[in-house]
Amino acid sequence: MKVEGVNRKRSEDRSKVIKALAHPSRILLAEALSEKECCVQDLTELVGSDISTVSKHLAVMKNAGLVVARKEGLRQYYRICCGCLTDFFGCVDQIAESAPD
Amino acid sequence: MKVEGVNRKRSEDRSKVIKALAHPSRILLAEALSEKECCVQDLTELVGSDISTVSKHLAVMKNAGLVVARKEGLRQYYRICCGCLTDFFGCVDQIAESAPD
DNA sequence: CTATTAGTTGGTTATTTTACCAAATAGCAA
DNA sequence: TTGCTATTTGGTAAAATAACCAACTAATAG
Repeated sequence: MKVEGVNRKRSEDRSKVIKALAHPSRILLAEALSEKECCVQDLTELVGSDISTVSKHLAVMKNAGLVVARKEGLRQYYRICCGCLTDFFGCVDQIAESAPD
Repeated sequence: MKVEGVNRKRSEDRSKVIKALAHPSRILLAEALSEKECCVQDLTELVGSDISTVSKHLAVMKNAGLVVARKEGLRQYYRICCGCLTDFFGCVDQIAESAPD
């Protein structure tokens, strides 16, 4: 594999994580979960979609390494498993402000 | 508009920026442009797609407020217009490492 | 003027993502 | 066991993204 292939692989790894944050509902989920652990029902109210949709959003985030889940009885409690999201969104907001329109 | 609507609007603004970074080629472009201003041809070699594809990627990034362009003769020189991308990718890489698989 | 070069835009097709509903699974209680 | 609740999974249809080629525009050279 060429050197160039390394960057390509890394870009794909990165894109998996970034994609997991690239949907308005998943951004809301990440924000909420940064504050406290929540079960799927709580989050379903928050985003206002079908619970199956929310469950799938959470699966995407979990698969990207953004959240982890803990089962308690019937409930799955999800929580953020990285401490850098505040900085992440700080950067995003800074860019968003300078965007046209 | 309800309070909840504010968050939704903000999530959409954020998602526009994050989507603009959620493609492997655009990640490569952002990296390259963090180092130095480049014209479209240089970037086309870098990502290895058709020049029209690269031009469209750059348009997405520009529309999100990530890059700006400067015309010099026939060439368009693009450059990053935010200083926080290093932190951004730092956070992304940290998450990517903890991802399953 | 014509030719050439750099980049953008329009069109089309293929792929990916998303949403919802319905059905399945899992834990708990009666 | 049966029933109830929380969540996930499968299926399908709609919408969004992405890639390429062809055509177009803009700047420059001859």
